[in-house]
Amino acid sequence: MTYNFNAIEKKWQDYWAKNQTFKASNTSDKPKYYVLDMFPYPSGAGLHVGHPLGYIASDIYARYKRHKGFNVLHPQGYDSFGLPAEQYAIQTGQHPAITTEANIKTYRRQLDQIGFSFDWSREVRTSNPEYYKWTQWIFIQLFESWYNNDSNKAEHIDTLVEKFAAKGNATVNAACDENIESFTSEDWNNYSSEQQQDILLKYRLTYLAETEVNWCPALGTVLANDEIVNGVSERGGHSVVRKKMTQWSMRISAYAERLLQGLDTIDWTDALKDIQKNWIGKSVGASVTFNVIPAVSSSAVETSHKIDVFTTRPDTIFGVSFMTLAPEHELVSQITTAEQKEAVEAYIDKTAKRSERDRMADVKTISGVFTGAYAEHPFSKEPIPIWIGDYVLASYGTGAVMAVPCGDQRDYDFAKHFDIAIPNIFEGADISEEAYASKDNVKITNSDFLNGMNYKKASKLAIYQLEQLGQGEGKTNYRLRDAVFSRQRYWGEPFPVYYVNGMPQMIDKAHLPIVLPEVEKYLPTEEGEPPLGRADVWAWDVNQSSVVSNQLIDHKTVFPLELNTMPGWAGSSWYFFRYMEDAANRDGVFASEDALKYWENVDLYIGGSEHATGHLLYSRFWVKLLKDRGFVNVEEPFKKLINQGMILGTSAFFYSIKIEMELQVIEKDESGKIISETKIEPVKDYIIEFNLINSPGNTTQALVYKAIDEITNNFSSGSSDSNFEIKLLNYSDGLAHGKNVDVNLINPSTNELDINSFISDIRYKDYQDAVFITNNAGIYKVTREVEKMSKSKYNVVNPDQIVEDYGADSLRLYEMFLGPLEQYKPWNTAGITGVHNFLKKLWKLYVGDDGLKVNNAQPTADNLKTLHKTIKKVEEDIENFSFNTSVSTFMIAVNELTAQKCTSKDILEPLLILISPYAPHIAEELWSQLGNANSISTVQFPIFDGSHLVESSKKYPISFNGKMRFTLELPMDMSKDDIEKTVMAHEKTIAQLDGRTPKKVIVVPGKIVNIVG
RNA sequence: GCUGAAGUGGUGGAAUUGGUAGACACGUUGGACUUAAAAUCCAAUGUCCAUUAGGACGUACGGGUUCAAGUCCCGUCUUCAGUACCA
Repeated sequence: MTYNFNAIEKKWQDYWAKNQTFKASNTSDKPKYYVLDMFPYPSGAGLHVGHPLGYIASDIYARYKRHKGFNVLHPQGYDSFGLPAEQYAIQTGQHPAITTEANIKTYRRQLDQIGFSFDWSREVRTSNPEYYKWTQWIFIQLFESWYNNDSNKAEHIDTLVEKFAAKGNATVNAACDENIESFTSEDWNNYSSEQQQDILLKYRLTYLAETEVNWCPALGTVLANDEIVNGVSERGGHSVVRKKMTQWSMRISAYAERLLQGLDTIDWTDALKDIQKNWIGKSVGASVTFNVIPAVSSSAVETSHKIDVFTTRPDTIFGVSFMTLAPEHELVSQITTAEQKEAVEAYIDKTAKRSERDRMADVKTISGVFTGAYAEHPFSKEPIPIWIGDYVLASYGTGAVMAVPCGDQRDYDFAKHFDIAIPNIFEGADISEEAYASKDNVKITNSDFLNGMNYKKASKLAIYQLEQLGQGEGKTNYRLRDAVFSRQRYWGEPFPVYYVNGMPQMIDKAHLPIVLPEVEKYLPTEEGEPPLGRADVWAWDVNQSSVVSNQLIDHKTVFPLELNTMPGWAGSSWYFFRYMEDAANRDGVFASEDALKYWENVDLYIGGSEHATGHLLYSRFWVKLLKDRGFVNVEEPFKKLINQGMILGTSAFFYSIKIEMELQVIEKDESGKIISETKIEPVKDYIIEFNLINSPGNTTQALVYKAIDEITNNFSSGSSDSNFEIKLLNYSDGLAHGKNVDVNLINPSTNELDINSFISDIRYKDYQDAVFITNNAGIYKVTREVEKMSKSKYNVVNPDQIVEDYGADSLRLYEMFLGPLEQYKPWNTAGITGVHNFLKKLWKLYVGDDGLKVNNAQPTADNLKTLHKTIKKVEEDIENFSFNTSVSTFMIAVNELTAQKCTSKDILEPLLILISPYAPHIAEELWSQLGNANSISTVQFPIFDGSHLVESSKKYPISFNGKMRFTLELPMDMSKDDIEKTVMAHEKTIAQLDGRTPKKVIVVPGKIVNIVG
């Protein structure tokens, strides 16, 4: 009986599906364990071998936990709203729902054939109305919440309205828009409904605001900061411009501190926590108010202006020698003097024209202009010139800085460039070349009451004194910006929002979901409205509580609906809760209280680190909101998180040289008389091995002559009576260009290109007539380079073929065997035979030519030793997510047991349990062949017994000056002195010492002997 | 620039607290079986010197600590990732 993996794998996949082996229960005596993968976006290309890496790891862990007696929830679903389906819809007119459905089918087939232990009964799809009903519901909760900084949590908006009605907004300490006018309770109660709604919007956790957004004209949508890479869109690489638009925003900044603090409570990698910490960007300092000195020449109506700045170095307040405002700062136009007006306006004009990207790319050019105005130093009362400069960002802090050139390099450079004074306030610091930016080991000087103090003391005192003056206070700033939540796309969640007099109104929960309307085209409208602007039935009738035709809009009972849709991260910010509820009980709730209480949060989450500042941050934000509002019990969604590394493709390149020539063909008869002269312009392609480029005989010139020879031959062989002479008039450079070639045309172990397949491949038809310049053996070897796996690079390896050729168990083992889970590593199919051979060896350990070999033989000491050392190592490895090393351990165990000719059931049965999380199909099959009626999946994990590993002797490495020379087997219980005596008396020791007397002999019992001297 | 991670044979990668560097696998070479191929099995395989015995070198580079360093410390270089005038 041979190892027929295809049949075995099919059999057990069917068995698991039929018996619902991996269906999780919401009631169990066992402890719970929730293992989650980042759910995939079902793209049209299907899975490639990189996708399952994390799924295999989490599956191993989930299966291991079942063996360890846990009630495991291990679900899977689809993040099925998204751009590619919509782009495809724009191109083909195909409804994205249809494309998505088809793609999901492919994904499901591919996932099923790898043998994952998913509980598919709990599948979710974010584009399913039954699902996005609750995404809309959560949006409403955000709308109906405000963040109370006093209680440090989100509360229902009603508690805010109560406060306003009772005391106005003076005592309210909330996360809200800047510059909200203060009002009394009387004011509030006298406001119109619209005025009240307008004010409340400034406090809600999701709000409409005119924001400057990243507009991508090519995609026709707004992009979040994390969807932009190097100034262009992450998807497609289109350019992005700044544009003002009214958009829904999420007040994530309200949670900045809790998002930061929460990181200490979760088990994530430091790398990932650092990314989030940097993104949140907390800086502690002070806000300082500078009064602008009224210009002498100004008229009597001159009002007194104040400039607020944020600084992390209040201790350096006496080092201020100028101030800089962002060119966009609102005060600029008001304080600029008449003399400077022209220069200032010209500068603002110039910077506005520079795109954000230019400004980012070009950080070295120092530019700015003096406004003519001066501010008064809060303590010294000295006048400080006010400049504008584009190194100050309008979007951070207050858009203004107090410049301390001696302590900040940018201020220093600016001061040097414009010849502004650089007063030194650091005792003993040398600031002749650069600013002294360190806070440590320096005392403040030339600073009045701060003299002699260090950073900490001086900062504290400066803040205290500013407070006394009413010109400042301690303040903390965060880099984290509120998240824009509107997308001008079709294939996303519609907002449950309609507009009355321009004010947004929420549709009652009872009428959700608001289902995506049909449109005839998926493009923005001619007026530039989002695609939903094309829908005919997209208005809200408040009497009927239903979506009705746009023609009925009368702004009395029928109102227009929101045209934007939600971004990709909406649906993924809470899906982990949806899995907790049985599909059968999902109707009335996003997840029942019992389910939420039982499963709490995700114990282990595996996914890519590229989601660090997107999905992983937004999910934490939404969970905190849901917790504050009492809908869930946990503060954090993902207790432990592991980032799997990417599997990279090994691209293959061929190099071609295109030579364009101008030739003069001179035909002569036998007497040498010229018959004809023609000019021809042949083009010749050479495909040349990389290391042969420009080698002797293959320079451009040599190739040209080669081509001419060939052409001459062609002419000559065509006619017997004429002679041809070919004159070279001109030729092109002939630079070698590397091009991707499909890796499927390459022999993976030799890198040899299959030339026949290549020239007959339609994709390479341009090279049909190309000449191959190969090595001596006539073999063309491609150049290989490791890159991200992608369709456009022709380096994608599809798991289907591997599963067919080697089986899912081989694929699972090989992906793990490739290296540490977190590491980025190239895929190379060549090595898969190794793990496949291992499975065949494993099979042969149990099944011989005549059937099952396993019997009830008494295990030998060696058998037990092999088994128990394997149990120990594998258990440690799984706990440490070191899956690659356990694959090696299995190989060693099988090699040893084969050598020991082990047939004992007492050994081979537990071994199957160890292997089953990794290679579940073969394990199930052999398990059943051993006579077990039930699935192996919940059998108890073997228990390690250290007594089998106790050794009576140890092979000691004997080192001389730290270099191992030979080994010596000695009893474990031998004393230190006896070891030394035995070793010193040994003939090899005497030979090594060659008469010398050792200075010292180090004996570490059970470890090593080292002889020095 | 800043922050983080990583550099080990021809290749992927092993190496508990410092204690036999290169486990396991791929590849390569040789051999067995076979008419042949595939499959399978056996052996060798870090580099260099040496007929052997054996020896020298060796974990990016340069130092250091130690009886002993891939592992700890200092400095340098390279690669990858994140971030980008954050006051």
